[in-house]
Amino acid sequence: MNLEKFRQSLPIYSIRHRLIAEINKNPTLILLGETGSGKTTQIPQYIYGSHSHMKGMIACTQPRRVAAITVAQRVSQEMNSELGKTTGYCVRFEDCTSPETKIKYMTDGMLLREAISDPLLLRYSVIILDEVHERTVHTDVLLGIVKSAQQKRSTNKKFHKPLKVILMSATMDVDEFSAYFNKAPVVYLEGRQFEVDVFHSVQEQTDYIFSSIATIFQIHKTAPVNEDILVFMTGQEEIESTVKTISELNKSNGKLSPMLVLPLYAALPSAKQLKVFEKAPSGCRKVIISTNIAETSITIKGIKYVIDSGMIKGKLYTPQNNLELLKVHKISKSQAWQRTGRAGRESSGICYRLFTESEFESMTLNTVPEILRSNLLSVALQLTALGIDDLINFDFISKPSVEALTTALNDLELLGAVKKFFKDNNGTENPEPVSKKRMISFRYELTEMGRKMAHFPLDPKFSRCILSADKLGCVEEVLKIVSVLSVDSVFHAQTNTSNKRDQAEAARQKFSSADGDHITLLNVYKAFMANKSSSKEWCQENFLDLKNLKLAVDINKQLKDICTKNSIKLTSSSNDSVKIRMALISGFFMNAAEYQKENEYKTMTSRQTVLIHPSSVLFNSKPACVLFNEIVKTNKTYMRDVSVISSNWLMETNPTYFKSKIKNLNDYSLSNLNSNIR
DNA sequence: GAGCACTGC
Repeated sequence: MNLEKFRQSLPIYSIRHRLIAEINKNPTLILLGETGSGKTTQIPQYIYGSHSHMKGMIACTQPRRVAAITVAQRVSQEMNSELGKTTGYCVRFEDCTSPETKIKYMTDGMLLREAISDPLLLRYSVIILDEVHERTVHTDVLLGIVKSAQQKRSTNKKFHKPLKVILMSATMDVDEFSAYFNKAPVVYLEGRQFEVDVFHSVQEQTDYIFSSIATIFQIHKTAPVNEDILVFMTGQEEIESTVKTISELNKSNGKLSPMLVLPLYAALPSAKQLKVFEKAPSGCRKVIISTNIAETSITIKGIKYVIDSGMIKGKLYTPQNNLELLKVHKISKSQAWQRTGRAGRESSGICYRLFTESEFESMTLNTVPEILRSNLLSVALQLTALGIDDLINFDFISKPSVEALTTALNDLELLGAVKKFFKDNNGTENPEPVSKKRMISFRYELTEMGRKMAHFPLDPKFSRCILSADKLGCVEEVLKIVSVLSVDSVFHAQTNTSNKRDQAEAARQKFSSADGDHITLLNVYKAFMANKSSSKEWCQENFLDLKNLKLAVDINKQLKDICTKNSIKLTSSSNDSVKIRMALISGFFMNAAEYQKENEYKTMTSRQTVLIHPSSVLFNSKPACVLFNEIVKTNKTYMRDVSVISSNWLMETNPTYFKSKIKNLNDYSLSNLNSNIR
């Protein structure tokens, strides 16, 4: 079938005239399209065909890079034009557009970046936000920005062309979006999804791993061997052990046909990930045990059965102690349907839910938007940089708690990115509250420092480190450390055998620095750059992750460009590790901890008891004072990415902050604070 | 002596 015929065969094609009429009639339109409706590829083309006289571009945002790229490729084929001309895409590290580009597919994060220099998004006449139901932080923030840009452009018609907004969603619950956009009308688009029979457990399951295994064998014993199974579980460790158990059970049975059991999760090296796309040998059944990566990011053909544990490992945030943690919890109804749909891509399928029908009914309808489960430091800086000075009252589609927003703004103030102004009932502004009664409101203004920080695609804490490195003369080194910290671990996790673990440990020792993990990561980066010619083999020898190191190099290049554009010189302190750690303190001084006793530390800010993570090079040493990147909470509370510092440095970097902290310290900590590194 | 769902700028 040729491309034009294919386009005409899509269900959406027959209603294209009505769609265009609706789009022309309404400033905002919501399209509810099932999978396979063709909305992502067709809608921008229909608009282009009818609005080609308009000067601005049509943007179509996607939550994921691959989606933006592959859809743009497809559409440029359908339009029979070269990619990057009329149709292009723009993602981090890759801008495949030109002055003639009219349809621009991009990641939502990319449009957010553009908004910082162009809050009214004047380049665009139409903005399509796709997959809004996923409710990523980026999409949620964009909804607010796009709504405000649309209002401003419509009230200021003399100067600006109106902005057309289209939201595309895959879930039935679009009332919230419609209400947010002044009761925008909703158009339903028919999809092309095959039917999936759903079976619930009769009794509540206490052990979903056991139930998954039992269900897999129940299918394996009866169903044709060419029908593949996809199982949804929660994490790497659990998936690896389940893969092993199933393979061994099936082999030891002897009577059953062979099974190819494959793990799938994001941290899996890409070569192993690609195996899930290969066909199993004939007479062998393919079983994939996956995290939620197979819910949206990776689509596998030939899945006939889905087994859904009903569980997910996800991020939770508590503003009380400013901590993000990962926890296994129940999925939402919409996630359950998303997983179910993975069995009906090419033909009808079957989904076994390892929970009862009443358990399903008790699930929340939609997943809690990510913005309500996140630390908002980056979001707060970005929105302040966009000129929003009253974040507490910003029109979010889902409003984060005042506590979460206040925590973010306070931290930004501590980092020197914003300044707080109090307003009294006469309307006079004051940097200090004169009296509590008279101060009726406050607002935050971006500082010069904050303006520079907002240019970096980083956590503001990292951006602050770079700006301090500029003063201290160690920009090169800090950029390298920040780049490595921006990617997943560059050290390969070795869970297989203790022998392998020891080898990996020995390899790591080569880069190890007594100053801590930050300098160790700098050593890894430098060594990788020095050995680039044989990088693949070199990484294998040293148990390092090539993919993540390459990504760190790309990030480093991007950060260097941003530095150059902002007249930050790429200075180097060569081996002066003190300067580097001083720069790190300027962004992470809130993450300092003091040694107490028996390997225990107490954080200076929240007085939490924490330990050095066993993966740290400082695991067996007990420095009096350390700086850490993040806290991870598992059975115990650990600090990850730890460096030795002196408490005097903390006082030097931020005296006002630590003066107030010292008041709260007990005598033991005070004596510790005055001592240096042991 | 332990363990990191997933995106993205």
